[in-house]
Amino acid sequence: MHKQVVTRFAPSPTGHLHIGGARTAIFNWLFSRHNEGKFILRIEDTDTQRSTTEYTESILESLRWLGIDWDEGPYFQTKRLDLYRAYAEKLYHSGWAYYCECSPEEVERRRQEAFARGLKPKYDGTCRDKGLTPAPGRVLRFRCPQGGITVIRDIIKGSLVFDNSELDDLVLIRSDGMPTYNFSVIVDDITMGITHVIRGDDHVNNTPKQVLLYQALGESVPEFAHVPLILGPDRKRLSKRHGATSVIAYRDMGFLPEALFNYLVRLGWSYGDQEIFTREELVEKFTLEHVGSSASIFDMEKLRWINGYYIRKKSPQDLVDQLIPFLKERGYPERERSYLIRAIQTLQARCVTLSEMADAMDFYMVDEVKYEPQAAEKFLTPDTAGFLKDIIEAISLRDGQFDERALEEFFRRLADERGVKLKVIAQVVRVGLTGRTASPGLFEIMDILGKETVIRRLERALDYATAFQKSATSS
RNA sequence: GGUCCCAUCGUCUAGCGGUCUAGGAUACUGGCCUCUCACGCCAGAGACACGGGUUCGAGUCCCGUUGGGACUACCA
Repeated sequence: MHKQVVTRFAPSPTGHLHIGGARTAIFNWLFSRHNEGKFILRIEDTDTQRSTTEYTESILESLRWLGIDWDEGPYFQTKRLDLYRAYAEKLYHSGWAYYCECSPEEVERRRQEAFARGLKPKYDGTCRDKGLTPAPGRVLRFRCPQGGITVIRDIIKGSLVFDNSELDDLVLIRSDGMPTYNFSVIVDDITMGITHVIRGDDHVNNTPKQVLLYQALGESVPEFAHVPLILGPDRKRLSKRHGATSVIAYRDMGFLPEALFNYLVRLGWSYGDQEIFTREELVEKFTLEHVGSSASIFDMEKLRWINGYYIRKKSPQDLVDQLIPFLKERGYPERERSYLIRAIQTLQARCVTLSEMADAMDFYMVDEVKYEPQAAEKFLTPDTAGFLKDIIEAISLRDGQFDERALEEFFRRLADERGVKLKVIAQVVRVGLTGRTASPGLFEIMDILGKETVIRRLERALDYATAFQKSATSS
């Protein structure tokens, strides 16, 4: 019989949700879901200087966007201060902690000095045996065992051995009464019944201190799983200077949540050769055993591929709601939903992000298409003016269906009659209709745009080509 | 500096002593498809960091070297 699995994600609201944080959130969520356990959200806001409610909101929003839900919380550490004090008291009375009156500046000075002499820059124990009592301005320090070793069992890394002499008499309660990270985490993890601590690699060195704290408190130690960090292309810890690092930023760039989710899971975790997973599959298949032990580099190109995959895969009906904000952002006039859906269909295989799709969609949205200079120069010229004229005429005179199939037939016959390849006509018309040399299929575009719009645009293109002719001859 | 971690194609990874002349994905190159661009399909190029062991046999186990990274706060 097993204890119910309880995991947690505990960000501090000092910034937007980071890609790396998102991945550890995902791993925790997946692990608890896989084991039918509980997933708790906790906000570590004891750094009152840097924590803001805006960031808290942003983090929650990012989590929701990714489809990560939590069973409890969000808990806020600043609302649990009594709890930390109670545990601190316990440690103080049992002799595991002592008060220290050294000023931060003094401690820092001695630290620098020790470092300069090539020694371990840890607290030198000045107040360790002074028997100081609580008083304003004093911090509470942990009386760290000076000898022996601490072994931590890590699901990903195996056994890690630390020499206690390497450890510090860390501060538990700051002079302002706030608990420090290493202390608040363990009392939270104890009181919330966390069974598995899944977190970033950057916490391994904190772990022995925390284990010692668990032991001093007489509490049992949870399982640990330290997941390797995500690095930038320069192999340094991913940070702002590598570009966008927040999940909000990726959302705003037009990435789909399922794509980012899929990509992040696969970064550092694998299941044979499989690349694409549904959320359900992930819940079913995710285990910590398949998490790799080396750091991985964030690869935008692969994220883009996965995003493109999901864009192609999704129904245009689903896509349209997500796309609309991007269309608004561009100031396009409003269009019927059904019109947008048809337009999206033609662009799904051609766009990687929603943002790119919104850009590529301009000719569906705005009647006065902008001609790409290169395109206009090559295809809207005196040579093609006559051509355009014929086409406009032919289309105008034409009765009957104005749909993709009929149009293709019509254009093929037209090309045949003129004794040219279809592509010769197609490119001219394409530029006239879209302003570009690359676009969705010509006939599906015409079908969607409709006869009147097509004629209007081609006439404008003809004008342009004619004007081109004039300016070419007059100069 | 100290402590800890890591090391398979550029990148993400499969590999858990023999089935590896190392597989997949992405990116790249070429071809096919084709009204353009994509998508799709086919093909190509591309890796076990190095040195010692252990073993009948090592990408896989051990040690060392080198190279990377994290941590070293009254931040989390």
